Order: sequence, then structure tokens, then C-alpha cells
Amino acid sequence: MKKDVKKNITIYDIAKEAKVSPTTVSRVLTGNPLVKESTRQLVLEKMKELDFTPNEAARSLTTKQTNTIGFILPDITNPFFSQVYIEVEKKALDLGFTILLRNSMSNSEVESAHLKEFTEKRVECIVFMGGRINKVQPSEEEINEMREVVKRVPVIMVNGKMKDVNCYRIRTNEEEGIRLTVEHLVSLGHKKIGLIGGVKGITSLDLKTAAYRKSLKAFDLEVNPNWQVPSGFSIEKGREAMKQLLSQKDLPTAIIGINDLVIYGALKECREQNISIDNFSFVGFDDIFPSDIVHPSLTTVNHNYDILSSEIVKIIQNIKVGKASKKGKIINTKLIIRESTKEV
Amino acid sequence: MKKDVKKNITIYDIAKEAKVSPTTVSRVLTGNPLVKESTRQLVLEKMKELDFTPNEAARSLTTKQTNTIGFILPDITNPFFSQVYIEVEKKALDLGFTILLRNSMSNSEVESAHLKEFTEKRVECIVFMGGRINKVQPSEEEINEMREVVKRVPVIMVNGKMKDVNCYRIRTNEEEGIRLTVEHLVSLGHKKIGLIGGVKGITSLDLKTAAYRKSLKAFDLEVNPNWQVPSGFSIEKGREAMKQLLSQKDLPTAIIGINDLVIYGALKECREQNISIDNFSFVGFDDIFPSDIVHPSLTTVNHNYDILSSEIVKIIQNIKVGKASKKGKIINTKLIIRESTKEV
DNA sequence: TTGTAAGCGTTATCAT
DNA sequence: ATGATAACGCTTACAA
Repeated sequence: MKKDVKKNITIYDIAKEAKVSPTTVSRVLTGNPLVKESTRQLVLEKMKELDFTPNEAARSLTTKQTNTIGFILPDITNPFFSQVYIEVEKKALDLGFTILLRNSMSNSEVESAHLKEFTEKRVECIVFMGGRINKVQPSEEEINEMREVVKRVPVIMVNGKMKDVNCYRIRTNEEEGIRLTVEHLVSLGHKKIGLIGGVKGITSLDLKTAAYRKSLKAFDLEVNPNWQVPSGFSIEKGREAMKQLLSQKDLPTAIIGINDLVIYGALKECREQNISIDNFSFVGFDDIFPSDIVHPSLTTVNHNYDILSSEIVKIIQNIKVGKASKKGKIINTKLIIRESTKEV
Repeated sequence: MKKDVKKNITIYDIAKEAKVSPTTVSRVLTGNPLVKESTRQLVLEKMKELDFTPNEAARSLTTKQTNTIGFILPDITNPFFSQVYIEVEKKALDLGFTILLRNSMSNSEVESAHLKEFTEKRVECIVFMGGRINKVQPSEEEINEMREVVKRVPVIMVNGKMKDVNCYRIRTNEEEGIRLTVEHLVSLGHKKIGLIGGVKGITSLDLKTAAYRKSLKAFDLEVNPNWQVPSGFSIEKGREAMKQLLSQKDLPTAIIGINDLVIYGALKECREQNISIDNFSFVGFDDIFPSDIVHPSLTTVNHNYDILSSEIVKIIQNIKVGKASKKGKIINTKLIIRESTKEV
């Protein structure tokens, strides 16, 4: 009968085969230069021969390093998040970091589970997007949990924050994005501008709404509450918002979306109702890739993903080498003008 | 001066505080029922008090379990992959598995690095999409590496394969998808049907091309090599293919894309050239989410993501409990008919 | 340049 | 119901 449990190959096995000590094997593993070239070769050879692969768990148990960073975001199928994520992954890889991606679906319990996993896995940093850090009023438990977490591991909040939680913050200059948007629309002659999507109590809406109102006032434009239609952040919610907007008599000539997705929904709703898209100018936010291929292609606010991700990774790098980073960083936006905005 | 290195809290610390043995602490950690309720409570209390979090590395070093599965895919920003990924993640989570996502960008060296990482991290299963497993002629090294990998850890190849590599395979019935597409177009009166996108030597093109030709022949339709324009898999490549196609005099009336993305590019190119979209019927493949919001909305082949991901997770589950799974599984497709196809 | 031995923080085995 | 002790597989002083 064959032994059905084949023993794991360890550095001890390699050591025995190569007639050296385990320490020496470890040295070649870690790239320690204090090894005679000939023995290094011998050890390497035996490793290949025995098909040896070092055990990461054992390694990080002794070194107390995991070179791992945890990344929580609401939903990777949303191009906004996948775009940020992949940039960070690429850059982190160059630094020798490996990422643990977790989708929260903006669900607080799921977030808690991920946070717990991250601490048990001893990640060296947590990047947090969405969910509780976008709530205007997070619960006490949510806050307390985050406080506990930041005691053990540095947290980078991206486009969000939490009161009295000590962490790094990187955020898009959403106010600027909205300001640029309004200025652009005004330059096209628009005087009646609406804002659809988002959820009250979620900061991205509150931030944008404030900037929207401020910009309108700066141009002495009408601030009509009926033109502000919160609904959500998805395509479907965008449709709903547009539907509600269209049910009114007095309509804006330009519509800003809390993000690109809701505008896709708005376009869809117009078509559904056989209302010409040309009745309105549309502006999104995020500049996710489909915005360049929908028709009309969408004018939208770009986050400068490259800079955003660079800043995230810069902090990670500093954490690694024990250097301080600035706690807050604001990334400016740029307006990408496409076909969906035109003179009124 | 404060001690700047705070000691890690271990089960020994908890044991001391609770005046029990580390073993008992470990027992409450693993949920072992052989612990008096009162001591369990005491231990739990001390854990909270000392802010203890078990060390996953130590745990998996002794248990030899990681409950981790590795997932390699080309690019998570592609909605096709993110859709599959998130479904798998969700279902795997319910099984107590955690996923390590890695983007390969279809780069063989990157794949190798990820595979190495996975084996060092002792993942219990690898899900592989794209890259080398879609090559008609993978290199010897690529094959050998995979052979080494499958010796140590089960691999599930999704929509790909590798000769003489012992692994699980799940694949979309691409042939059926193409057949359904052609049948649909024929039912609309189309007789001249083209196929754009893909790269020669990548199986998805070869498979689809074969099915396309077979279906055309079944209907006695013209198989015109000029209407088959390989180019790539991206929006941009779709534009290029369409450009090349449009440069010809004799044009098809219907165009099938290797995937949805290339059709987005094709639509864009038509608009760029001021050629009416209505001159053609378009069909994509994958049914990624933007296909419902582009205009005209895109008729396309859906992979049955739910079934696809369920089958992947089913295999993982079987591996976990040591049960055998069928080595191959084919998932049928469904044609989603939208606005981009119409009578000729 | 190489080796010995201790330690990392768990779980598993075997007693009691 | 609880405890002592030995793994697990590596790295790291410290020695030689």
C-alpha cells in the first residue's frame, strides 16, 4: 500500500540532502550573501530536485511580516472601484506587497467580518473605501470597531472619513469636480441645472450637493429643490431618479449625476419614454470606462486615478519604512468633456 | 521613555490572566465544547480585555489549512471577469473560503509569479482564467509549470485548458452561443454575417470561428474570409477591426463580436465615420453590464454566470471534503436579444 | 562561511 | 474538564 500522505518538504529535508545545516538553506532562501556560491548552487539544486516550496505561514510567523495589505471596497464589479483597485494592486506589487481584496457590498456586517479577517491575517495596512466611512452618521459600533482596528493597523480611508478615528485620508476633490461641472454648463448657457442620484446621509451626496448649491449661487442660478432627486448609486436608481424628474413640468436643461452609472440610467429612461436625449445636457462623475462608449459619450469628472492610487501606495510605502505621511491628501479632479453636454 | 514595541498578545497571556492553560484558551478559540461554560466566559472576557486576536499564520502552520483559494484572471476591470469573480467570492465565503485575487494581464511571467505566491501561501485550490490556458500553443515552460502546480494543488481552469495537465475544467458552451447567434440572425433574414475581434492562436477565437463557420454552412451561407477580422479583445481593437471591415466594398449585414467590448468599439467607429449604426445588426458575447445601456442596447450571449460560478464553487467544496468531482463541465449559454439586432 | 538552538503563536496528542 | 508538551516550518541571534 502506498503512503497516501506525502510528507511536506521542509528546509530540513533540503539541509539533509545537501549536507548542510537548515540555517544555510534558510540563508539561500532569504538571499543572504554569506553563503559560498558552490553551496548555494547545491542547495538550490536540491530544492528543485525535491520540489521544495517555502511555507509562507511559517515564514511570516517568525518574521512578523506579511507584506500584505487589505483592501475593502463595496463592489469590484463597479468600474470605479476596479479602476482604483487595479492601479493600487499594480503599484503595490512593485513594492513587494500583496493585496487581499474584499467586497463589502456596503454592508456593515460584511465589513466587520473582513476587518476581523484582516487583523487575524496581520495585514500591514488597510485601504478602506465605501460603506461605513461614507455615512454621515455611522453607528457607535461602527466607529468603535474602527477605533479598535486603527490601534493595531494603519488604515487609509479613500473618499471617506470617520470622526475621531486616527487614520490616513485621501480624497477626491469632489467639490472642485462639481464646481468645474457647473462652470462648464454655465459656459454652455445652462441656467437650470439638476442633480440626480445618491442617498441622503451618504457623504458623497452631501458633499456634492453642497458644492452644487454653492456653485449655482455663485452664478446666481436658481436652486430648485425639485431638481435635486436622490435615489441611489446604480443604473436602476438613475432611471428612477430621471423618471421622477421627468414627471415634473418645469425641467432643468442640464443634469448632473452623482456618478456615471445614474446617468446611464437617466439616458435609458429618456429613451424608454421616447424623450429626446438632446433635450438635456448630462454630466456624470467618476469617468468610468463605459462613459466613453455610451451614446452620446458622457462628459464627466475624472478622479485622476493614477495620482489617487499613487498617493495610496505612497502611504503604504512610508508605513513600510516607518516614515510619516501626511494624514490627509486631496486629489484634484479633471473634467472630461464629451458629447453629452452642449449649448442650451 | 515608553516602550515602543508593544508585545503581541498570545494565548499564553490570556491563559495567565485567566489562570488556565494555553490549551484551554485554544479550545475556546476553536469552539471545542469540552470547556466548562464558566471558564469559557472567563477566557472570552480576558481576550476582550487584552484585545487579543489570534494569529492566522500560527494557526495555519499547525492545522495545515488555509481555507484560501487563489484566483488568477487577466484583468478585473473587465466586467466579464469581475462578474465571474464576485459570484465566486460570494459563494466561497459561505463555505468559509477566502479568495486571493490576482490580475495577470495575460502576462505569462506575472502568472508565474502569482502561481509561486499561491503555492507558498498554500492555497487549497486555484481558479485560473485567461492567459496561458487560452493559448492554442502554450510554451513548454508554461505547460511544465502548470504540471508542477497541479501536483501540489487542484486547479480549476475556466474557459481554457492545457494539454496533459490534470485539472478540473469548466467552460462556457461557446459553440452553442455562436450557433444561437447565427440562428437568431438568420431568423431576421441576415445572410451576410461577419465576425470581428479576437486573436489567432487564442482559443476563444478559434472555437468561435469554428462554430461560426459551421453554423453558416448549416444555413448554406457565404463564408467570406474578408468578413472575419481578428484584432484583439478590447474596445480599441474592436474599433480597428470595424475600421478594417468598413474599408471593404462588400459588407456583411450582421456582425458578431468575439466579446461585447469589441462591439462597443465597432459602434464607436461607425459613429466616428458617420456611418449609420442601422446599417448593421450587432451581436456581442459575454453580456457584460454595459451592454444593456449602450445605444442601441446590445444583443449578446450570456454565460449564465450564476451556474458558472456555482459549478466552480461546487468543485471547491468537493475538494474540501475530499469528494471527487467530474473533471469537465460545460455550461450552456443563453442569447439575450436586445435592440442591436433587427430584420435586414 | 557555516552550524546550534531558541523562538514565533497556534493546535494536536496524550495524560490526568 | 483541563494541562503539559510536542509539533508545525521557518528565521535569527549567537557561536564557532
